[in-house]
Amino acid sequence: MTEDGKLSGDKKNWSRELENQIKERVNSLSWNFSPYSGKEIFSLDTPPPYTSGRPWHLGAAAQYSKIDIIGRAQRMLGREVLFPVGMDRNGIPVERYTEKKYGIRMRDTQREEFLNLCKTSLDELEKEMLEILHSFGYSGDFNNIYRTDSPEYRALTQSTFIEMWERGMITRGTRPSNYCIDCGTTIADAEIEYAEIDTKLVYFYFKIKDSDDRILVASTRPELLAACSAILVNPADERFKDFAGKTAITPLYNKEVKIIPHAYAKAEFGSGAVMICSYGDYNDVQIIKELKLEENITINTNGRMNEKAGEKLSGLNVKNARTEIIKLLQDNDFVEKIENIKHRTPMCDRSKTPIEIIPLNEYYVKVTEIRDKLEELAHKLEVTPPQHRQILINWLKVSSDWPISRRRYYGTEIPLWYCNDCGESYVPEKGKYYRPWRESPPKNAVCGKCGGKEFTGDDRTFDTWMDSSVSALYVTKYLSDKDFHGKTYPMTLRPQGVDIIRTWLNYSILRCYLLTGELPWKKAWLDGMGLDEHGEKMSKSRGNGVDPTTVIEKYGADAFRFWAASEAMAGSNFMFSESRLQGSTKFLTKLWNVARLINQFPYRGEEIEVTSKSDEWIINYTKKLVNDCRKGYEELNPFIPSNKIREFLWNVFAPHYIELVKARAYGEGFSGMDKQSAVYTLNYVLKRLILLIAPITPFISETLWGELYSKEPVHYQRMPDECEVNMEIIELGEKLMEFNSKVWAIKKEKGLSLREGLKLEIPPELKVFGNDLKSMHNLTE
RNA sequence: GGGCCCGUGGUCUAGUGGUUAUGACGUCUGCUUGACGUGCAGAAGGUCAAGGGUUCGAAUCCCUUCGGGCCCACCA
Repeated sequence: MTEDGKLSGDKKNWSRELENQIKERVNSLSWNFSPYSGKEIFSLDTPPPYTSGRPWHLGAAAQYSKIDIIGRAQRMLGREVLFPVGMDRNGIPVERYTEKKYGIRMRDTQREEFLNLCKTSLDELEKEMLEILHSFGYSGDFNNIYRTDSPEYRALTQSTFIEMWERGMITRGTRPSNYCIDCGTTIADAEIEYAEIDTKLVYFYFKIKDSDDRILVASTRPELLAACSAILVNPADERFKDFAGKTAITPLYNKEVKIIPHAYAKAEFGSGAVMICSYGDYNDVQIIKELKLEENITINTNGRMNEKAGEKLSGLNVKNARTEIIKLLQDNDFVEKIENIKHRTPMCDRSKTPIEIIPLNEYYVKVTEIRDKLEELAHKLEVTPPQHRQILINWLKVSSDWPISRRRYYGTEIPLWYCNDCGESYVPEKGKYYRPWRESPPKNAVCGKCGGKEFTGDDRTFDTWMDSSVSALYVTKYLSDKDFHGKTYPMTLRPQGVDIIRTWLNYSILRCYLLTGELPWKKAWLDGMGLDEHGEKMSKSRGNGVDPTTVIEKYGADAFRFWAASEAMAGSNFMFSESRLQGSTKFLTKLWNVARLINQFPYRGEEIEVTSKSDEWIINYTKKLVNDCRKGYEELNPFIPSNKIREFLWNVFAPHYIELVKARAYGEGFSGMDKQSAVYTLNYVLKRLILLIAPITPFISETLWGELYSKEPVHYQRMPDECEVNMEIIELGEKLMEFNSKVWAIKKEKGLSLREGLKLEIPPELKVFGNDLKSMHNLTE
């Protein structure tokens, strides 16, 4: 019981003020992880949030809340929990943020200076990010925050690259690459998204060499005409059978190209004849490779047409070049017609601009040759919910080698130098952080091929997924502590959203498998996405992202967390709704008031045998609740405990049991033994309720626990043990509740207040609850 | 075109073979009831997308259709 007999100043409801009073205490609890405690280890490879200035929307905060519930529950289930907090700080988003913030352009700024500005931005953004995490009571290990741009982390990224290099898992080559003009770098397939864009399909004629005939070609990329190396027609297409094998002359450029029969050309699309250019799309890449056609690149990496595109187009950007060439073709009577179509265009997911396919020399992780193995691993990994496994499998089936070099500044540097004499790569030793764009290679570096001693550093960085894909290795001290790593790897769980399956999940499996020969974790927990009130995916570009900070400030962290837990099954998409969030504040107030009542009847004694059937009933019901909640927590599904607890508290415990024993608890007309039994039982139930709900709503739980039961934090307690349940009495309890409803309905019908007396026979089977029932309804028989 | 998921009262959501289908929000009616009006009690509202099949019995299993979402492929 509280000192003055009143719960927190006798406030009638759980509020933001009460939450703020306890916040500091709960957030400052520490969790020291030791792999040597002897307890079963439960480790989480949680997503290091991207500190990029991308506002964190509510869906992300809800997801992290659920992850935190999983972590807290595992502690209370008696596991040794490794729950690291990381900050993902590399890559393009922060560079863009910095450019915007300071009104500068990365490539016009001195690299060192630009990096410093990025760092300043990151430190500010990280501070905000940490505040948000604290605002909803995230309980990861804030004493050991890891940052993917720290020298230690980057040393790991580089070391693992070197290791892969030495083992022949990296390849280098000039391949047609997804090139984002806006970002000025190659990007991976996984970083591409598609958009339906209005495009003109231009039908225009090529002359046939030594003939008056013409062949009609349809293209959405006429500006690539100078890069055209062939025209394909379907072998079965009657319209073109006379043209097959002949040579056509490109309009305007007057270049000779072969007309080749090939199944890729579909008679029903466009004019039936397609021009192959380097490179309009992925099909061009395939066809040019297959037919060994000439490559003729007309777009520079700055996004402008080069001199090969001809005088009229040279220097124009792609969009203007397209307009210009259409005009030229029209002026010279080559155009038959122009159709407006929707075209699915590959876009860079960072800059939202169309990508170009340009051959560039890049480094790749060899994926293609181990694809089958990856698929096997994907089947071996436990996935919850299991249906999401398919997203990974689908992606693995089509994924190809992963380009990992980026022509950017703020990222982990590629740790390579090149011999000035012969160009051979110089690979340094593992374990250190290297910055080849500004540092000389290690002393005494000698070219392994020609013996040269002069080197030039690579000035590129890695794809940021090269960093984040080894988070499981970093937090288990792969390089720094063999013993620790041995105890903690593979980790227990990778919790993340379905949106980054093809990147983070996929690349983590790939990288960790290549390095350790094992999956990085036993299980992956794949959560759905946050949707707005209309069921649309929240995103920055749609402008419908809800700011979690204002919501949490308004309703409180516990209400927010309870909402996140109870809104949808883990793995399903969840829709944000303010009214439903209000519903969870109501629930917390209900819990608060139940505790306020029970606080009047403190119980500090030993366990006792209860004297009443009502007490026996609710104790068994509580045991069943304990079992259900434990199961839900073990299944990593906060939806189950949150809803089970809400239903029990609101629909069983408060309206039926509490009403049943009120008189007995106040001690009117009952023996001291009976009173004690009621008081004991009320506390038995409440104590367990607080323990069960503590992972979900840490603040109200700690407040109640601290004021009612113990100064030792609830979060350091164990969950109640699983127990045997007497199901017979629970079934009898169902009849009891039905009877209560019946009495209430009769009184309502007769216009009686609930306290007024009523003459009614108690059914024989319910006679065991006799005295409680009589006092509850004021019954006379 | 291929794969996966989903379709339950106005809205959202449980329920994967067994009596009158769960809960929340909303709606309506009544209520100072020894904690809670952010409450209490009661009520209305569902052919469990449609059709067929399996079964003694189907929201639940199977098939078909329709509708929605996601992923992949194709898109000159």
